[in-house]
Parts: sequence; C-alpha cells; structure tokens
Amino acid sequence: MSDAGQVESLVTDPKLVEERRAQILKAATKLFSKQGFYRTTIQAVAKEAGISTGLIYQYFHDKDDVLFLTLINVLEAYEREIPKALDGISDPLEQLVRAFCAYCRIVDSLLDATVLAYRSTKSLPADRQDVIKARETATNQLLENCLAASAQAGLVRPVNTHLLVYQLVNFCHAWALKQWALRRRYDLDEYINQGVQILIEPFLSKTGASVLERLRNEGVVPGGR
Amino acid sequence: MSDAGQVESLVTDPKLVEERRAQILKAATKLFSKQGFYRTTIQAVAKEAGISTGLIYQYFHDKDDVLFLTLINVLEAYEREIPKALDGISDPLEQLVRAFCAYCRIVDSLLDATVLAYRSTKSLPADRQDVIKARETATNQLLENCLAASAQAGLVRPVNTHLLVYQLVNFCHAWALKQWALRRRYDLDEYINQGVQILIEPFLSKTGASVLERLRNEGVVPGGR
Amino acid sequence: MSDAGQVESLVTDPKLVEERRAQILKAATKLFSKQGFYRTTIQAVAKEAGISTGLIYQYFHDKDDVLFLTLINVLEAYEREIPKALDGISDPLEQLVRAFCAYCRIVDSLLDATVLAYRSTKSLPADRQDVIKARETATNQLLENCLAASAQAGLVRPVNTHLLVYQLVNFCHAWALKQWALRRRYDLDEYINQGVQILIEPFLSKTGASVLERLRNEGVVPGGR
Amino acid sequence: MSDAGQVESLVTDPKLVEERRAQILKAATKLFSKQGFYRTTIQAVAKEAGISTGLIYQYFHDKDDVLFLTLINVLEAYEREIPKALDGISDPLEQLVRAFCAYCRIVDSLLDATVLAYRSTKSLPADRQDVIKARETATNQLLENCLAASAQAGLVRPVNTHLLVYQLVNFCHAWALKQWALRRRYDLDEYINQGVQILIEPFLSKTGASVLERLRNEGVVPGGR
DNA sequence: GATGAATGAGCTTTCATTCAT
DNA sequence: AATGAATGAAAGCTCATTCAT
Repeated sequence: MSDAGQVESLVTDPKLVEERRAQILKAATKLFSKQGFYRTTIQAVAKEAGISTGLIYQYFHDKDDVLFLTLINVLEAYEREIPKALDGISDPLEQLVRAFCAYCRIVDSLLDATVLAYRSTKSLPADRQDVIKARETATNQLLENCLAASAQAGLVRPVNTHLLVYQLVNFCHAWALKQWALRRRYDLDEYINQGVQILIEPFLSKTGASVLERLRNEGVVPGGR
Repeated sequence: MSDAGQVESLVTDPKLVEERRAQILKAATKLFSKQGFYRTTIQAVAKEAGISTGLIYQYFHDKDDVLFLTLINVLEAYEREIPKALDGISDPLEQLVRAFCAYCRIVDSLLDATVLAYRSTKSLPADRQDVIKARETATNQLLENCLAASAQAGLVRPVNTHLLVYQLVNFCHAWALKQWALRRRYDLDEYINQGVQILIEPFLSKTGASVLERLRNEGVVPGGR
Repeated sequence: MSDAGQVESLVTDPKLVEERRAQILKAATKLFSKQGFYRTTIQAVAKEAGISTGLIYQYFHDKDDVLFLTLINVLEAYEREIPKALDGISDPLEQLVRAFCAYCRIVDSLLDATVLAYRSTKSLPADRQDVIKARETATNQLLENCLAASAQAGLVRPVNTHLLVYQLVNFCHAWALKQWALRRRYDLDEYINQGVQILIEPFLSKTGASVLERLRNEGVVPGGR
Repeated sequence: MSDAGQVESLVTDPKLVEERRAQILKAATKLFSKQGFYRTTIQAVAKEAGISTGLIYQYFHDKDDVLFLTLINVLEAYEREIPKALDGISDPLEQLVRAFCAYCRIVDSLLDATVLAYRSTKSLPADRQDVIKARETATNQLLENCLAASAQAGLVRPVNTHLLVYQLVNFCHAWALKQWALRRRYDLDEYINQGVQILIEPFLSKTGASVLERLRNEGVVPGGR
C-alpha cells in the first residue's frame, strides 16, 4: 500500500495534532453529513470548529484530506466497537449475533456519518478510495470469521459466508441509508430482531438454533420472550 | 404530489424536447457516473452531448434539474423493465424470482447510473428527493406484491415481507455499489444464484421449493443443474 | 450630422416596416419603462409584441437601435403635440402658457416613457446621444421662441430666457421623474397651476399679467376662478 | 425604516471595512458614472480599485449592493455639506441662499456621481429605492425649512414652498444632468447667479430683497457688484 | 418575410488555498 | 501556532445575435 493512508500535518506537537484534528473532524462530520461534502466550505468547517480557516491547513493538506479522515474516523468506530462486543465471548455464533447487534447499534449512533461514508467515498481520489475499501473489508472480515467459525462448529449450515456477511452488513447500513422508510415502521430493537430472523435464523443447525434461543432469553437479541 | 416532478423546457416542439433531453441526459449520466455530479461541469456535459452550453438551459432549468431527470431516468428503467419480466407469468413465486433476476440484470446494465442514484439523491432539494423516494418505493412495491401473494398461496412461509423485499433490493443494488469487491469473485449468474439461495430459498414451503426447482431446471434461475 | 439618426431595416416594403416597427416599439417602450433597458431581453420584447426574436433583427440593427428609436418616439410625441397646442394662437405669451400646459399633459400621458428617456439616454453610443440631445433642444426651442417673443412684445420682463425655459421644461419632466413624491400631493391641474405661478407669473409685465388673467378665466390655465 | 439601509460585510475589523469600502466605492463611482452600472463589470471595479474580484464580495453582498452604497454615498455628501454652509448663520433667507449656492457647488464637484444617482436608482430593488428617496427627501427638507422660516419672517412672499424647493433642487441637479448644454454657455458662478434671479429674487419681500442685496455685496451670491 | 432553436462570449459569484502579520 | 484578509481560477447561467428551415 502507498502512503495514501497517511495525512501530513505541519504542526509538530503530536498531542496538539491529535486534539485539533479531532476538533476539526467533529465539525466536518457534522457539516458534511448534513449538507454534503461539496456544499460545505472550509470556511464553514472552521467556523463550526471555532478556529480560523488557515489553521485547518496546518493539520490537513487539503479539503479532500479532511473528508478522507472523516470517513476513516467512521470506519474506525466500527473497527473499535465491534470487537468490544465480542470480548470474552467464545461461542462463534454468539459472537456473530453480538457483532451484528453491535453493528446495528453503532450505525444508529452514527446515522449521518454512515450515510456520509456511503455517499462521499467516490469523491476521493482512487488511492484514497482503496484505503477506505480495505478498511471496510476488514470490518466485514470480523463478521466473516465468526460466521466461518460457526459453520466449522456445526452451528450454521453450509452457506456462502462471504455473501451472507455482505447481506448482514447491508442490513445494518440500510438502517441509516433508508431511515426515511424504516424508522417510521420499526424501532431499532424490532429492526435488529427482524434482521436476525431473516439473515441468521434460517441458516442455523439445530445446535445453532438452541444457541440463538438462549441469546433471546438472555436479552442479547431483542424481542425474544 | 407537488409539481416537483415537472421539469420545464423553453422549447415548444415536444418531439425535439424529447430528443434533446435524451441526448443531454445520456451525456450527463455518463459523466455524472464517472466523475460525480459536482466534478462534472455543464460545459463538459454540453461538449459530451455535442451541443453548446446555452442549449442545455433551454431544456433544463438548472444543473440540479439535469441531475434530477438523470436519476428519474434510471428509476424509470427499473419500473419499465421489471414488469416486462412478469408478463404472462401467473405463479406469484415465479414472478418474484423472475423479478429478482430481472432486477439484478438491469442493475448490471446500468451499473454506473445505479451508483449515481445512490450517491447523488441527497444533492437534490428535499421535494425532489421525495419524488425519487416515491419512485423507489413504487419499484419495491412490485416485488412486495409478488412476495405477499406467494405467502398467501402457501409458497412462502410467514416472514416480514417488507424487510425481506428490502434485502432483495439491496442485494441487487450491491452488485453495483460493491462491484469492486463482488465482480472479481462472482459473475452475474453466480451472484444471482447465490441471492436466490440466501434470500428466497430459506423461506420457501415444500410447494414453493418445487416451484424453484422447476425454475432452476428451466434455466430461469441460473446455476441450476 | 452623421447618419446616427437613421435606422436601417432589411425589409423593403415601407408600409410593413412602419407597422412592424410600431408594434415592436410599443412592446419595447412598455418593457423598458417597467424594467429598464438592461433587464429587458430581446426575447421578452418579441414575446410582448407577439412575434419571433429573429424578426426584430429584420427591422432593427441591434438592441441599442430599439432603444434609440424608442426614445426618438417619445421626443417626437413632444414635437408633434406641442405645436398642435399653439395652432391658431397669435399672442406669444398665450402660446408660451399653452405650450407649457400641453407639455405637462403630454408628460402625464407618457409618464413611464419620459422616465425611460431620462434614465436610458446614456446607455446609447455618443453619436446617438447627440441626436437625442438635438431633438430635446429643438423642443426647448419651441418654448424659447414663445418666451423671447413675449419679452419682445413687452409681456414679459427681461429675464434669462434660456434658463427659464430649462426650468419650465424641468418642471414638466419632474411630474414624471418625481411622481412618487408629487402625485400624492397634487393632481395634474394643481401642479400646472403652481408651475404657472412659480415660473411664469413672477416675470410678467402688467400687460402680461392681464393676458394670464384672461387665460385663467378661459380655463386654459387650470385652477383660475 | 427596514434594514434595507444595511449592507453586511464578512470582514470584522471595522476600520478596514471602512477603508476598503471607500476604496471600492471610489472605483465604482468612477466607472458607473462613466459607463453606467450595467456596462461596468465587477472585474473592472476590482481592477480600478487595485484589488481582486473576490475581495469585493467580502465587503458587499452583490453588485447591486455596490450600486446602492455608491448612491448613498452621494446623498450623504449632500447631507453633510449643506448643513456646513449654514453653520452660524441665523437669518433664514441667508441660510436658504447659502444652502442653494452650496448645493450647486456640491453638484459641480460630484458631476458624474449626481448623474449616476439620477439614472441608476431605478436599477435597485424597491425597498432600496425607498431608502434613496427618503434620503433625497431629507435633503430637500433642509432647504424647505429655510424657505418656510423666511416666509414666516416676512422675507419671502407667500408661495408654495414645497414646489419651489423642488425647483431649486432641480436647478442644482440640472447643472449635472444638462452639462452638455449648460457648461458651454455659463460658468458655475453665472449659473448660480441666474438661479437666484429666477427662483429666489422674484419671491422676496422688500426686506428680503435687502438681505439678498447684502449677500451680493458680500460675495456670497456670485455676480453681484 | 417569418420562425425559434442554437450559439458562445461574457458576466456574476463562490471558495479552496495562501501568506503577511 | 494561529489568524483571517486576500487571491483568482473556475463554475453556472444569461442573452444578444445568427441562420437553417
């Protein structure tokens, strides 16, 4: 991989860099999400962040750079939060279910940012797009590992794990992308429950089904008895 | 519905309007898809269409208008092509399967335009977005009707038809949105086949399963024996 | 003088030229007066006149030409109407008074066009402006002749006839230019009456005063007994 | 009054705003006066002012705004200079005469700008026009007060003060509007002298006449012995 | 003679980026 | 490090004028 993943800053103090970037990206995420990348000016981001325009160029090379890091930020939230949900869980199917639920909840907490990631990736130069795609693939891989292990363990019947994971992920993203259609018919718990019913339950073996039953009873999957 | 669906032209001859708009939209679709809406200038669209800049403004009110009609064009292709695939078919499950296959193939033939529709709807003013959403919902409804009828006829087991249709549609769209990941692992037929296996087959009753078997043998669903 | 006063037409039939030009100028006067020269498009003039854009260019060389003839039209109305008011009148002071009254009434009937003449002359090329100025001077000369003859005849005391005529003319024009301030305080008759009191009466000799008295009684000057 | 009189600037430092606006308006007044508002481009104003195009938009909202402030500037010059001429003068007729002379001299020093104000007010939106008119009325009021006080004091015979003031003001403006006709026949002092003779002297009482005689001798009114 | 679609130069306005302070 | 005024290229859009029909 090239250095497309790196963003240079003119400022040397690493702590300050961290802090300022967070401040700028927070503002950028808000505005990009609301108005889109092209309708948002750097001046507006600076104002929202409470700093001067010029300062942004001390921490980012150009406007594309701000978008790039904004998107990376969203993807990193996924990569950070999902493993947390799996921590200490050994059963691969339980991991899968927990990861799926966690994913849905992260999307719900980053609704606008998730939409932004979908709409704006293509606004980046090709090498930057590749970095984003790689990150996305990495997140998918987390789920795929759980699913593959579940199949291996006989909890899930043979299935195209790759595409099923795509469907699971799509289902999570749809909560953000189609909010206008979904949020007036379901609340988040119902939505998650339905996702499990449509995209996981049909593929479970008997053993798998009993694991899911347990998770329902434990309240891991909402909407169970 | 408001008049947000109408686009005025200064030119009176309806035949000419039809022709010129098609010419301009073809160029716009190509460029918007490739470079995005904001990176594409009206000058570039005019050049691609082989006409002068000013002429575009005789057929469209402004640049947003060009985008709007470009997107409507894509959605109309869906609304036009899918019913064709159902023509003369009476079995509701067969209709569903054929509609799904047709949808995938339309997406494949409009790859870039489909991506454009996903990315750029949010660039429109709110009332225009609503028109787009309504069109999208109408297309989904075509599928949902088939699925509901299949359930009624005992071909499909009870399931949340609304969300399952969303998943089917998403699966079709993903072929365009995630081309970078999918096209190097599957060809279109394999992809369709997998979609049927993941999103239709698990929900079939015995009778439904036999219908699907027939459709596989007839080659309606690719990848059957 | 150059040929700045001439406007060429591509059409040969003189009667048709006359007719079409009148049609176009009527539309132009209306729109130029309402919206100003630069805010009025040739397309709009054509539409208002009920003809095609191209046709205007068969009767006028360019847009400036349309303005020029529009202004000439207004000035010609002055040159045509004022002499009419003097017809058959021999007393020079009576001529002056009648001319002044007539001028005010013409301005009142051409309110918008008069404003246009004031605002837009400067939009013309220099040689065209000279033609307009010459016409304006010619109209003033009509009044100046009356005033000079009145002085000669001992009806008016010695005064700078040139500047007094300017004031008389200005007074007439002000009715159009300052309509917003004047029309809510005076009606046209009061206004004319006041003009006579301020700009004519103070300069009359005894004999002159008796002439004016007669004109008041005869109702030539409004607001008299 | 609405906020139509306000013009926003993006720049915060008030001193700089003052300075830059003056710089821009100076250039704009020059060019608008010479070529008219519509024939003058913002690019040209920027070049004349020695700055970049973009900078103009940091100090004015749009081109109309530049025109508006240009016109306000002219009117403010009147409102500022005329009272100066009256400072320390108690006799109301002397005030009137001095104000009239001052007005003529201001017009002479702002020849082109005065013409601009006449031609271009109508190019503004209605609410802006109202602001201009109100300013103009305010200036007239200065003169009207003097004239009314003179009448009260028995220096001037009964007369329609409102319309006589209009004539006085028109006389001043005519020096700019009809320069082409007037400047080759009179110099400014002669013109002022004639104005006094035509528009003030005829209306004076005996006492008033002696005041004017004094002002002539003192050289306040030019052209006296 | 008449039409009106087509042209394209030229305008206003925006905004990413720079740089003197 | 931080500011924010200044830049100027580039974009959308208009409209006087032309010309094939």
